[in-house]
Amino acid sequence: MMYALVDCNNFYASCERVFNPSLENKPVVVLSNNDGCVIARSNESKAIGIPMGAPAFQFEKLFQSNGVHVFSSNYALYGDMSRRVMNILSEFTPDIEIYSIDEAFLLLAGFEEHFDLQTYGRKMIQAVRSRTGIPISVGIAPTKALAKVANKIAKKFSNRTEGVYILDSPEKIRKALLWTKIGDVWGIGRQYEKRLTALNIKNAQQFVELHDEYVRKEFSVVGLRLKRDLSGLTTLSLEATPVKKNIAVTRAFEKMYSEYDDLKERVSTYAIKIGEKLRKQESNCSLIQIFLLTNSFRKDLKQYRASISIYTPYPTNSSITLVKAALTGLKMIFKEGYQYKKAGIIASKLTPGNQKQYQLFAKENPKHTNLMKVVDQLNFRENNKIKFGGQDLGRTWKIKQGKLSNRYSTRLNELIIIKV
DNA sequence: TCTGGGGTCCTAGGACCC
DNA sequence: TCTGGGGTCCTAGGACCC
Repeated sequence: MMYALVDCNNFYASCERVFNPSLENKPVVVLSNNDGCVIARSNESKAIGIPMGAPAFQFEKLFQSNGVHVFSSNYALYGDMSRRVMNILSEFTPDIEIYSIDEAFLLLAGFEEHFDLQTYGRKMIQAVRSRTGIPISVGIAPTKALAKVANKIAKKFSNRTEGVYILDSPEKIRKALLWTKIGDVWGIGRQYEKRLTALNIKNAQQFVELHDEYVRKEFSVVGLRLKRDLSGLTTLSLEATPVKKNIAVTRAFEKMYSEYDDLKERVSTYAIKIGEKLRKQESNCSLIQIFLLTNSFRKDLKQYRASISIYTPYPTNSSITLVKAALTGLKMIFKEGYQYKKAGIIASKLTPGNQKQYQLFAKENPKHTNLMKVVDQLNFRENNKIKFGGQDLGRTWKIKQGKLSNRYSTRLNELIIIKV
């Protein structure tokens, strides 16, 4: 039994390159919302020394002096490219877990008896490359955690591995674990790394040699499961892509706001977006949490943060009902005299959307369901032109996105132009 | 001037019940 | 004066992931 972890190389940066081949071999970075931080880098950008999460304004000069191509994030494009990549990978096994926008685990049960896995991995790379233009790396091993390790090696030594690396013997596994720094292990974050380093545990092999009881006590069952999987005992299995249990829209503003009306406009917009996401997943929520933050980087300003949970009167995915609930919450936590920088809404207690719970005393206006359907359809076709009462009608895209690429793959009018 | 967003799981501790 | 004990549910907070 073998698992493959397939991971798209520098995914967002690669997506930008697909539609702009002149960027091949050139440094590319993709920025977060409001063009704030670097969230994706091509290999060339990594080589220049641009760290993950680098605040764009601090690296402006470095970008210029190195001719770095800078893009605002274009999630419509990345989401669609991801779907295409995953569809192709699904042709290679019936058992696939889409782990994130750019990663998937493939269960290759018994494949090793019939195929040369090295060749099989190469075929995946070729198929994805030729049909989407995205480069991927493939790690294959007896467990998921080891497939992660194998993937890292495949990528790190791509000139030798050609993008595929297989851990298929105890010696290779041992060597790989010795090579893997403790902080690079899947599931070991900054805090755990610090604690393990203090114990002189520096690589994955040393971690695997710890006693189960100790790992359980210090790193909870999560750490123990990881340890066992990493030592080759199948512990983490393939999971079906589950419906989301929480849905959030949280975003920094492009500037600071202190007026209630400005926040009201933002929070309404976020609530509408939450409604869209809920309807897309066919869920209703019963609880929303609204939070409000000042700018924590501005040590010179008064700080305030607050959050509040509000139950909706009934499970709902109507943007209208959600806006009402969100504004109720906002009113309760808003305080005069602060400069706000960020707000967010998290919807939870989700239930399947098509089975509304019967409510004796409070029922949603049944017209909402159809109205929302129409709004969603029009907004997809007409690029989010439908606005609600609370939203700033003049504002279609106030978020800072100076360097946005086209939605090449989902909008006809933004198709790439090929010169002949 | 400018510093991301969206998720999951686990645990401890309080509330509440019998 | 002495003031049980166990189970469950919920939430907040902390860890992790990409």
